[in-house]
Amino acid sequence: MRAARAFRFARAVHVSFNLALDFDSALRSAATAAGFADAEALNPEVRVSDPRHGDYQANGVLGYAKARKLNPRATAEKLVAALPASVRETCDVTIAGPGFINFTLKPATLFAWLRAHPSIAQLRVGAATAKRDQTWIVDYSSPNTAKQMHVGHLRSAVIGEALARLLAFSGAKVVRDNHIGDWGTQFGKLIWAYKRQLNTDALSREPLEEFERLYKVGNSTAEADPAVLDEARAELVKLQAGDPENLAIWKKINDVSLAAFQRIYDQLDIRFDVALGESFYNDKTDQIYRELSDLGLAVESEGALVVFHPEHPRFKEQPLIIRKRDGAANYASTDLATILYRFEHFKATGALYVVDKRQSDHFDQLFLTAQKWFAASHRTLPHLEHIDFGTVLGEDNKPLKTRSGENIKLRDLLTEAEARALALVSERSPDIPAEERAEIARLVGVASVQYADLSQNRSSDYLFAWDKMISLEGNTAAYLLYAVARIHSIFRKLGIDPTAGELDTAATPLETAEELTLARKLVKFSNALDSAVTQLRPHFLCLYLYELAGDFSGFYNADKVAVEDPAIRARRLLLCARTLLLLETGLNLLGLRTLRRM
RNA sequence: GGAUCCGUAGCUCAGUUGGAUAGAGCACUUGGCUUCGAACCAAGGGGCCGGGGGUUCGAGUCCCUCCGGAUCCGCCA
Repeated sequence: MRAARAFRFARAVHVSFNLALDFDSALRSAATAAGFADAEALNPEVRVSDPRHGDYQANGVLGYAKARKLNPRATAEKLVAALPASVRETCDVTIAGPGFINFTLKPATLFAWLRAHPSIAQLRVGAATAKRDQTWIVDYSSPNTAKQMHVGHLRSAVIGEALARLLAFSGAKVVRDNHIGDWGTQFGKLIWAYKRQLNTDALSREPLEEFERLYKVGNSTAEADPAVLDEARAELVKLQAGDPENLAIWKKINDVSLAAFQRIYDQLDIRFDVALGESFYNDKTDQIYRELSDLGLAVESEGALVVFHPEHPRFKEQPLIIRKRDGAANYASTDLATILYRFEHFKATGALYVVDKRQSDHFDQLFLTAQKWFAASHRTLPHLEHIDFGTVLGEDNKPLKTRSGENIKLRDLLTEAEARALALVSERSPDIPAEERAEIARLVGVASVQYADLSQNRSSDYLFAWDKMISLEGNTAAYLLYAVARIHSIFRKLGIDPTAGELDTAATPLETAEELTLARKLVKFSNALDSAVTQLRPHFLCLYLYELAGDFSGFYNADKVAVEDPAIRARRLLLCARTLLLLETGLNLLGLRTLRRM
């Protein structure tokens, strides 16, 4: 009887995807209802709270009262007294300390949230308001052709992919752009060597290694022989003038490179919408020189065309070089052309440049220049942001290299991750058939690499340690994937489909401490997503998923799911199903694949 | 020389426009599998948040200064 009443109540309560937003608007309207003089100035500052204090807390009253020389505690009391009745139905509200307002969700509210979000479709509806009607370009990976991707390329690819997925889930139209370096000065020497020294066997076997070898041949030969250097320069001039033969070689090098890159992207589950490299903007730089010169932004200096920023402490003397002394374009030229193209062609709200933080000077100069350029030409500048990230370091605290000092190839790194994962799977799950073990290892190996990268604040340098990465413990991919596999296992044993909507019909309200702790964590998915998206830092979502998996493990250990009592069993299955949904959704948003058995 | 970022437990790291007693993991100690996957869980010790000064109801967070580290600074990207 009690259970039935609670069930009806839960159904009647309206719950939003993001409960913090409900409390925010409730407090704002309470400020008006309470007759605050400048009620609209109150920013409630609702955030997820330490569980000791409740589920959410509002800190904004403190600042509001301080600015007006009011007693913060009394202000909070007035505000709480004026809260809409609906808030009282969903949670307990208390005032603590100098004027913190604490919200503790009632079990029925938790239950209602779980019922209201049975599938990814409902999560998407809730999440997709944040970036609705916006178009974002995510510029990431961006390797140079004719070279292999090395460990330095990992972070851009992994972080960029996660951000692209997070923005898309938040309702934005996302254009994933691989801004490949396909137009460098290296092509002169490369083409020179390609015409003379190409090993076709090697080309078909290991094309990138062959290109790298050819470049080295071209480079060393040109260094030794000035005549060769002139020939190589001539090859570059011919290419840039559109010589059919050189253009064909250039195209072949790029096509083969992209196909090789794609094998890495497949492993990482990355798919670009466009790959508009530097060559694409080759014919679009003259307009840049012209416009910036006409506007007086660009001036000649030491033979080059450059932009100074006189008001800036550093860029008044450190120019942005947009055309080299020899008349050729560089990456500043193409980057400016790229901004214009993204503005005109994609009508972009903004563009995110997922690039090493060592290039922050370049982007500061670039964005400052674009800002003045767009303002002077009466255009609206999209939001441009450099998504910087730190260097991958080895255990010696220096940039990660092989023992012989070479860059570690990304392909080798992923292969090694897979091998280590296979050793682990074979040790822990010897009963799984070898073929499936290999499949699991492929997934776990790559996921571990991705997750290790994403789980740390991207701006910090990142210490690469195999043992930490492939480890099963702590904040690692394997720990999260294990939780996913274990939940699948429960449903498999019981012969129930976790996505079936009828799980909760017999459920009674949550009771045990572990059930409630888990449910309280589940409803905060939206807040973790929000942190990750607004700050463009995936590690907030990683941390949440890790804590969620931890709360699930605690629940799993304390409360048996497959019990006789149908009501208890139903509500625990509901918790399992939602934990599974959020873990899988969250991991997929980070770019990871999940599995059912490991 | 100029500039940017960083310094939190033995190690690796979180700490969201300044908020409540600074949090995790690893390592260490102890306990838990005849019961849904122990690749798990529970409990414990461990901190002048680099030093000093300032701003205020409140500072790991903001300002100043010193010490230590990383990175960038004209035609590579």
